[in-house]
Amino acid sequence: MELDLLGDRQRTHHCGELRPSHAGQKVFLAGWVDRRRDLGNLIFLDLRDHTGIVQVVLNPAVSREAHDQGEQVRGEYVVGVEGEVVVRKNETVNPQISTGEVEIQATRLLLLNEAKTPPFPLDDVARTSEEARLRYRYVDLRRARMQRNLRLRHEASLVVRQHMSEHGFIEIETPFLTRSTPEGARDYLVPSRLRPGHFYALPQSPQLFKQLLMIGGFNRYFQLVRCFRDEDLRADRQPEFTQIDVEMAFPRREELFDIIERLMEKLFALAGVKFARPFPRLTYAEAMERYGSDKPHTGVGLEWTRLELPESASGALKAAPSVKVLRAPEGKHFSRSQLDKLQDLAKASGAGWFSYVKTAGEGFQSPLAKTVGESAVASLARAAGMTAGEILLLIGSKSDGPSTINARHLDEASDVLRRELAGRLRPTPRGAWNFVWVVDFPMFEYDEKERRFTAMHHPFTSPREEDLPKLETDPAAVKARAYDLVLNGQEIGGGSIRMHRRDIQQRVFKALGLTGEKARERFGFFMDALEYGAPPHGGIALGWDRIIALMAGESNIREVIAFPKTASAVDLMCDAPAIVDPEQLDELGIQIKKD
RNA sequence: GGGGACGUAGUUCAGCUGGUUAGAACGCAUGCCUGUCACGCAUGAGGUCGCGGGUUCGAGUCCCGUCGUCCCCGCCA
Repeated sequence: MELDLLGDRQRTHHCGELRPSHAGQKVFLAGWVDRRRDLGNLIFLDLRDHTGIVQVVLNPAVSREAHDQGEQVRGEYVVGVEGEVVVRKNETVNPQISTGEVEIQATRLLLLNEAKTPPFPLDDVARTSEEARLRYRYVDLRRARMQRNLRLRHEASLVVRQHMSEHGFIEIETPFLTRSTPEGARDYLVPSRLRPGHFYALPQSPQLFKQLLMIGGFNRYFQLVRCFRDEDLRADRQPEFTQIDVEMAFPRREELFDIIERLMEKLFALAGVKFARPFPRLTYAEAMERYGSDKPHTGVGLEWTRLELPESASGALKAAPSVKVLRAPEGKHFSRSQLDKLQDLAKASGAGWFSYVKTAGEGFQSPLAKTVGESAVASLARAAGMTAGEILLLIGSKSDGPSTINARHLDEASDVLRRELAGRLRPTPRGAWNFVWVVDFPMFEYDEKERRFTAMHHPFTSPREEDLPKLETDPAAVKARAYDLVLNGQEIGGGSIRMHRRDIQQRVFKALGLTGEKARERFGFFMDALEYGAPPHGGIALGWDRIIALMAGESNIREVIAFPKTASAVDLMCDAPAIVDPEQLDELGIQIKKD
């Protein structure tokens, strides 16, 4: 097929912008053939570009040559169209597209490139396997959904830069080739050619650099930055992902929260979403007690409360006197088998026992009645404040074993049950945007496998000042000045006020089991920096891909990333990772182990 | 590392209890068609049933292994 050259021609308009007001204008358009309708002596082309679709008419009475060219054209061919904008007759208007009142009478059709038949349909309704979409991502990106999502992402990044700049934050780039640090996620490593046997690590986040920028006197920093973590993937986790990284000197937590809340307000306005500020605050302890989760979907309702069992009941049930109870509506819809399933879920996630009370007419019905009697059940139901039609779920912890672990399992069970109920009773409310700040996280959690404390947030998070004395005596009780931002049950950001004093940083390292020597080896440069006038500072990092996905109504962050990887961290399009030439390995002094 | 789902035409899928030549829709090709817009009509091409092994007279179907994709747990400060 003979192709035409674009030459010096320039588009006069884009497809999606043509309106009756353009009638009579001579235009030159270019784009892809979305569809061809060949009626024999009359051919219609739907011409598509990034702005939309416009209908082109190839009429031999207007141009025999253009019509002849049109016969060769197929879907996804790249063409240029010279012609005139004409208003369509009333009966031929297409109200489904924005340009439906006009069409282009083509005087010339340039064939700029041919195209193989696409590997899958490009219309937005057709479902296609993600595997095919990722393999031919460059084709998939032409689809309206990806065009829409990536444009939204661009608009959102403009909002971020504008907003942060208005609040005195400046964007500074930090290195991608840096050094591996212990703690946290597995690093992606990059071998050094100039120092064989040595490796750079790609940053899990620019944590230390942004703190060093504060020490460097920049006052306020932000960055839309790529981060890398070599861990197993999920729908909301990619091996490389983007954060809005934020840090400020002399921070007041409430000011930071306000800046971020206003940012969220502006961002979600792009998606036409409004919500109230300030966002509610919830301590970690409260969140665990009421929802069993440190990232609760607060919009669902369904909160757990504590109920003290009457002494007689506690004895008869051989249960802890304090149980968690949850009142759910529409109790009559819970069949015996569904309740059995809830019981299985509760037990599987570590609850010691599970029971329920249903309302039945004036009274109550419960398997507990057999053990403790009708009247005890009734008083229990009244104590929980049950009203007609509700069902009351009760869970208690195991009575043997370490009580802290049992308590954690009970929280876990309350989270699992609550999410199960939410899924059944109140599928995520549409149009509800439930932001919540979760604050006062524990500083450390105990790692059973490694038999030591690890930082719950990260090892640069400052403990609350009043907890400093407990660093050595009772690490488990130390609360951190850390916070998470949660939206509809998803963690979309987290941060903390950092340590700016070397002495405290050293005590925290010690609590983490990092000996002086090891700390010096890994973090020596940073410990030194703390000694040269480090100001109080703190910040936050927000999960950019997750935020865009929520704004775009996508449940998978791959839908808002141009070239994402699969769940096994493979790029299906370019087939990465891949084997490299032996010479390349040789230069790096690397030998692959055979097993 | 563990669990679950899936893998059949270019795409999305059907294919029952193992049985003759593996189907549908869309797409694609060819022809006809001057007002279509998911154009229509007619004809046609298109299959390593992911891959390897096994059971069987016979495997898309059953078994074992393996690869790939998706979801979840562990993991991800």
